[in-house]
Amino acid sequence: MGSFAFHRSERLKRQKLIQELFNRGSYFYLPLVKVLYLTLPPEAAHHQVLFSVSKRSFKRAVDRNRVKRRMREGYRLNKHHLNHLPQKLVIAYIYTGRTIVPSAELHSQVVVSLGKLMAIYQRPKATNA
RNA sequence: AAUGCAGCCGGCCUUAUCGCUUCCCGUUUUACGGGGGGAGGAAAGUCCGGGCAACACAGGGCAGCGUACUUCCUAACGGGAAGGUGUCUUGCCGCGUAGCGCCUCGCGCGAGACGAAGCAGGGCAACAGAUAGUGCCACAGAAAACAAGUAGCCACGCCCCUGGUGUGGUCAUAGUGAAAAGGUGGUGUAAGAGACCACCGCCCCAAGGGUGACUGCGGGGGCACGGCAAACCUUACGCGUUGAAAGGUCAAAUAUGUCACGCUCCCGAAAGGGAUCCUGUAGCCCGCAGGAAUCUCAGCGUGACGGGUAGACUGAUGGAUCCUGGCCGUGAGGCCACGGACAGAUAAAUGAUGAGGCCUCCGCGCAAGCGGAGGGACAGAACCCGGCUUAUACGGCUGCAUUUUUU
RNA sequence: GGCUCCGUAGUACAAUGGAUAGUAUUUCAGAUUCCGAUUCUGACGAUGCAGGUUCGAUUCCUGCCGGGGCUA
Repeated sequence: MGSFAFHRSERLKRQKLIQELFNRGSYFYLPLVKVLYLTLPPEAAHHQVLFSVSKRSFKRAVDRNRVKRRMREGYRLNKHHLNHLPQKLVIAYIYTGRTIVPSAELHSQVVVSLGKLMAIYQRPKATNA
């Protein structure tokens, strides 16, 4: 699989998993997005990601689709940062901005979030627990 | 040529890299390679109609909801086409007349303005019935719907006689009001009045024309019958309910159920009849059909073997289809032939980054052009179609009207 | 996706088609008090938007806009 590919199986679709992520997952905030994450069981093959934009922030479907596509593109081009992580994660990106921002800005946010995740999971286990 | 109104059409293009999705072929079933396809005119609002599906359904009446000029188109429609009628506006012709119009109280138009009618062009119309019935018409005003009789005017009588009062005539005059009971001009009269006359309007009958809405040659009537049905209502026609989260197939886990049939009382040997109550007929009644221990949940008996959540597949993309051409029709549209394959996602694909061109806007410039801005307007399929409504940068086309210029 | 209901002052509610849209509360000002609270007086403040029917619309009709509820 090419390193920039983003197959359907890498998307988060199962309702139970999503429920678990929103109930028990950890999260942190960046200026434009809220990021939720949870460790997958060890038999999982991929990370799984979900992108969401609230209908409250953007009334029109065109704008919501545009923001989601840009976030997904940012993850697709930068997901290699997570390649060396032994665990597999479920991640949800929830857009919290009120206006549409250029792609470059959104991509940099995704890079920051991935770096932060790496930092969290590479800490000693004592602090992680 | 410009502007305005009405209608119609298009609504960025080419290319590179990295990706997403679907179909086909190949390797080979891990995935990879090659090829084809991949948002709209509104995909939107969900306002109508239909397909499709499940459920329900003897039939009739009432209620409810919807529609409402005519004919046609259509699978159907509350949609569309053509026509009729009404109304608004512009222009023209004749007739009658001296003022007329407006929110600004000052302006505009004017001796043929303005008025009512006619003709022509364009726009608009939820456009059945007010002579089936009921109801409403505030304030103002004499009076608001079987006209009335306040003031005024006129005649006559009486009195305390520059005036008052009574009886009669009259609606021409009267602030008002959305609307005042045909209009304008004349004759006439004590004063007046369709009382009478001319023109116009209105009502009734009606030859002829038209599929029909409607039209109206001609004749009659002095003229009665205000408006509101997007008030109740009347008439005519139509409407079963629920929506793809419908419905169908497979099926972990969990639980042991699920479905069908039978079981009231009285009379009768039986067939059958009767009684009370309940259920269904998705509003009510009649009628029809079915049922019955008791109870809040039912239980018993007999027979059958699956039912079903998460999830997956299907429904689901070839259809009232699209392109081109021909024929028929005033038109909406219909018929025929040739050709094409043209989204199919499902926590939901159709994207991102560059390059070049095109377009629009802004700035500079006489111009050519130069620089900057604009993911270039509105907006993202969710079972599928036909419409309607709403949003829409910019560009193009057609018709009509006005103005200017040229011939 | 489908169905359904509702929009009136800042808030909660009224208003047969009829004159200047009413009541309570909030806010502001004044009075009362040594100062507050309470009370009294007064003021400001609204029919979601655009059309239509009507002489006249919060009300009737149509189209938009916004909000709520039900349905797996």
